[in-house]
Amino acid sequence: MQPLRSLGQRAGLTHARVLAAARELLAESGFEALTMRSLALRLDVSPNALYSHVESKTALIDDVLDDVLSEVKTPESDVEDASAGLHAIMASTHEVLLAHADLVPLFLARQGARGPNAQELGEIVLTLLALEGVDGPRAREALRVLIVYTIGFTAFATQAPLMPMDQQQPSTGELAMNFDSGLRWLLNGIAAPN
Amino acid sequence: MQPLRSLGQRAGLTHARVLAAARELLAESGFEALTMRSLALRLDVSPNALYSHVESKTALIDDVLDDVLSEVKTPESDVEDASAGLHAIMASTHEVLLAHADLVPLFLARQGARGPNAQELGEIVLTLLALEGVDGPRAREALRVLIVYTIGFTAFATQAPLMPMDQQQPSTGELAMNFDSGLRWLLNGIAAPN
DNA sequence: ACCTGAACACCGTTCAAGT
DNA sequence: ACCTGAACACCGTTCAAGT
Repeated sequence: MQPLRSLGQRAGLTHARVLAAARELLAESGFEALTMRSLALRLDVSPNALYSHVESKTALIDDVLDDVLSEVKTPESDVEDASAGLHAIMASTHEVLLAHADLVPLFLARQGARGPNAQELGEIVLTLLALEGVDGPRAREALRVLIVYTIGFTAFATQAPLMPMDQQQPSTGELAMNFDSGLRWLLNGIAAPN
Repeated sequence: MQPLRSLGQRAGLTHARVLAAARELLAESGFEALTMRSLALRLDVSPNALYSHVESKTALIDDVLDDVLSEVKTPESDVEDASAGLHAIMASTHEVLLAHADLVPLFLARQGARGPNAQELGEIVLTLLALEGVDGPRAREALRVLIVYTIGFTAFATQAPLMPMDQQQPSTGELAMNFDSGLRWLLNGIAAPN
């Protein structure tokens, strides 16, 4: 049921409406169903009308990716335990990505998001690392490893069998524990003196 | 320079020739240039002729992915230091993937390869883990983490800026050291008693 | 069995024209 | 400024026909 439009009224497209429609389409039908044409159909405009509000499909996808990161829960700034804070923020990122599994291949194809939300999350992680005494190039190393691990794990956890020798697919709960194991290994390594 | 064909002679396509041509095209022009039509042009046949030797483009890509894994150097089976062996096999995988950067997005999109070479590599890693006293579900956890980390890191290391706060792109050497750092953290965690 | 020409059912994007 | 119809330059894949 499309919202009705009175005669002569403009479609009233905005960047925000296009973005919202894209996220709905992704959530309902996956990222293969997200075409400029299907998006236009849903918004009741012709395909090329989208280009008044979006530079390209790639730019739209970048906006969608950054948008979803706004859902990540960040720890309070007066956190007492930096290590627990790091665990929490990465675990929340993992949860958000899992909840939007269809987006994960796009994160990978685009090598993560690079919009304002991604930037803010990165800075929070760097702050927590500094509280642990990790800074400079070593902090950037740690951040890179944490991002790679979190996005990568989500990608492999969602969809499809992931290892050839997986006779039976691990359950969602098992995968969540698996994610936590690796994350702890990494955080221990990062916090270790050398 | 296409190999000349005498009049009346058949193209003589085989699965192997299609696969080789696909890898050449990938190496020369990247994976966006790999279309069934460009592949057909290179092989001097019509596009639909490929379907006599390949089930679909996806199946072809799966074959390419597994094929490249044959280049990974595996440690001798009489390895004395299991931990060093694990480091070596993952580092070699990393190198092979880096050398075929164009394939990495495909590995991610397909969640790793699942052909015979991928299977063999997985089993070697499990054997090395067993030598370290890690087996059962914990070994499968470890394997999953190692695969995710290695493919994920390569994906983020190749191409594009990867973090918003990267003022200047890290050099290839820095990224290689970064990969090693994270890998050591993981291997330490995996080997730790608990 | 293997290849061809032609076509089907799509894509993202651009362009000229309307309001 | 924003939208439309039409078109451009592609895709992967299928089908009927030839050898």
